[in-house]
Amino acid sequence: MDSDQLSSTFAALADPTRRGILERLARGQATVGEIAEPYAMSMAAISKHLKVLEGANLISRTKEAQWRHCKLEGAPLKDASKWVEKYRMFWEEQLSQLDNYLKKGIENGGT
Amino acid sequence: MDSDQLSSTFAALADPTRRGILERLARGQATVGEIAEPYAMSMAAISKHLKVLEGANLISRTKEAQWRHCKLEGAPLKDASKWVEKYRMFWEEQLSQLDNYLKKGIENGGT
DNA sequence: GCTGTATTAAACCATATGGTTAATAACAAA
DNA sequence: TTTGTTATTAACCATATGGTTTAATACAGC
Repeated sequence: MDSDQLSSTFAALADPTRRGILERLARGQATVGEIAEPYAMSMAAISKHLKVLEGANLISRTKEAQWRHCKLEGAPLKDASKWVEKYRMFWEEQLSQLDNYLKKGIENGGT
Repeated sequence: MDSDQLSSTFAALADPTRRGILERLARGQATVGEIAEPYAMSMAAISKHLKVLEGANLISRTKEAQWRHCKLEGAPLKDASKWVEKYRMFWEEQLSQLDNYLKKGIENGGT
């Protein structure tokens, strides 16, 4: 159960450590050591998190000597955003009759 | 590992069955039986998915006789959307020098 | 070729997840 | 009060997840 890109994107985002890593990478590339620095957990654990992020295509890694430079790849977030935005009206305000009518527009998109 | 609202929101969204349930509920309230109908899995399995969605505050349930009416609650999606939107520039286009400068604005938000 | 540094892989553990079937609960209707 | 319907709970199973510690790998520098 997961397999599809959207599922693995959301699964990757469901962990605060991984979201923290993405926020770090939003400020620029970093090595695994730099990424691990703020966390009270082993490098191995961070390495696993990076594997999950890479598996979800949220980061890419390039080798340089013994360092791996990690880079944020935003592409999968585009579909995640699109999925969530379909529900905007459900948090924007109390749903009026009109809203309920417009809501019908959601009957398209895949799972 | 999870505990916080954002994590449980993303975790709930990481399953295609649960996303499908939310899409069904976007078209209006439904009973558990109605929700289960399109799926080739037991009611018990659907019931568990609903529990996860309810735990993430993405749905609410009201009793009426032997039926439970499920209703979409969009609120948690607001924060999910806000989180993802911080990364918009990372999927919108090739990052220019200016983008890289503006990116600094991301240094705020929590994990 | 050693030594130190950076990172990943392997083996292990506890708990969570996603499903099953069978039992239980709550209620309507007869 | 029995019967049928709707939904949840319990017990179980296989696999995934998130962490650990201990190798193993890859490379720079001496």
